[in-house]
Amino acid sequence: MFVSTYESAIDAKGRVSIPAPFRAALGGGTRIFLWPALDGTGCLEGGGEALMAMYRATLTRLAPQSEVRKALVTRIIAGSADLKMDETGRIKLPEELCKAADLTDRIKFAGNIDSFQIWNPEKHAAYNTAMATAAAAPETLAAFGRAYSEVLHQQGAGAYPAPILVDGSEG
Amino acid sequence: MFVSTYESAIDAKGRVSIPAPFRAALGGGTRIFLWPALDGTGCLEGGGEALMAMYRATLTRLAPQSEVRKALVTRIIAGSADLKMDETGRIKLPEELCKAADLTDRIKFAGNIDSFQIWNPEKHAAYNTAMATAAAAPETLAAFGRAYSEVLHQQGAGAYPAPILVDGSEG
DNA sequence: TGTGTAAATTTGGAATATCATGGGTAAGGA
DNA sequence: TCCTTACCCATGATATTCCAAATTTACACA
Repeated sequence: MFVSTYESAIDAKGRVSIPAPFRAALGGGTRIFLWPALDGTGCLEGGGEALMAMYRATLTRLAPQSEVRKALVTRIIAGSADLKMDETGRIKLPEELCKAADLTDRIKFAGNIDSFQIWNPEKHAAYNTAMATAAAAPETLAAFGRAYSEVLHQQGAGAYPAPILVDGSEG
Repeated sequence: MFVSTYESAIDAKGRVSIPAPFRAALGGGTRIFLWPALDGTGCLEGGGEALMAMYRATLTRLAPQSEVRKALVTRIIAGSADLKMDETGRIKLPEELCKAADLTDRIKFAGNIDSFQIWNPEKHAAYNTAMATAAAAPETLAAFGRAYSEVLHQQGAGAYPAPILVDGSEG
């Protein structure tokens, strides 16, 4: 799992060190896929062969020739760079992707569970601030609580009660 | 798997270098099949022997003499060029296919999972733009998220809960 | 708790290999 | 004979690998 955030530098040749904990999360593989995030946040999304295998399985589940599938295949499959880490854990960021995500000298690697993101540091700071506000909203916390209760119930297999939450605001 | 997009040039003899990563995806085979894409986007679709074997199996599953089968056999089997890569990984694009896809001096190879596409660069740029817009649509992202959750559930074999997504917008 | 040592990681640069492309030559068909 | 095709080699550009220094991190010991 890709967790935490790390900063790294782009050298004169466009090379970047993948943070060691992320290399571990790649499970020893040296192949890395990178593409501009679908949601238009302006960052890059990336992962290893395991993630791409999951995406392949996901995309081939969508109806062939459907607009949705074609759009996603174009963005994720055709739109991704197929990179290989060198011995010291570096990749060369393609010029095109650097331009797409506005990456120049320093970048941020942000964990995203099964994938990771690559950010321009300033954009990442702004995104972080926005997300912090959103996370603090009562609806967000409530949704998290509901989902957590469901998982707890499912995994506990009876050890925990069903998620009929008692609303603290009542009574 | 055919991933990423590469640009290549058509030389004076009508030859084109297959990008090295695509040659790897062909699994060492030197035979390449090429035909105009069925969906009318104006690009060529291609693959190696593995893809053609899959298509053969698929087409022979369809009722013989059915209009559907005849149409597909005509387009994919009769309509495809059967090419052989030379020692340096090049093929000669047939005149007919170049005309069909409007290919002149430079072309784009776009990965398409089990096959690849060959595009006129300008047409590819336009297609890319359209697909980027479609991919960013909330319905598309939602469809992808649902499909991904299903794959996650299936592959996780119980480690993950069933994909009954909790809508964060509720409550 | 502080310090020294060892290990791992990041960084810079040079050597090497691979790849895309151009051109030449001979064989085969029209 | 002329044209196309298949096969061969050459080369510049690019990417990859290798080596080594600098920095950070982890660990043991005082």
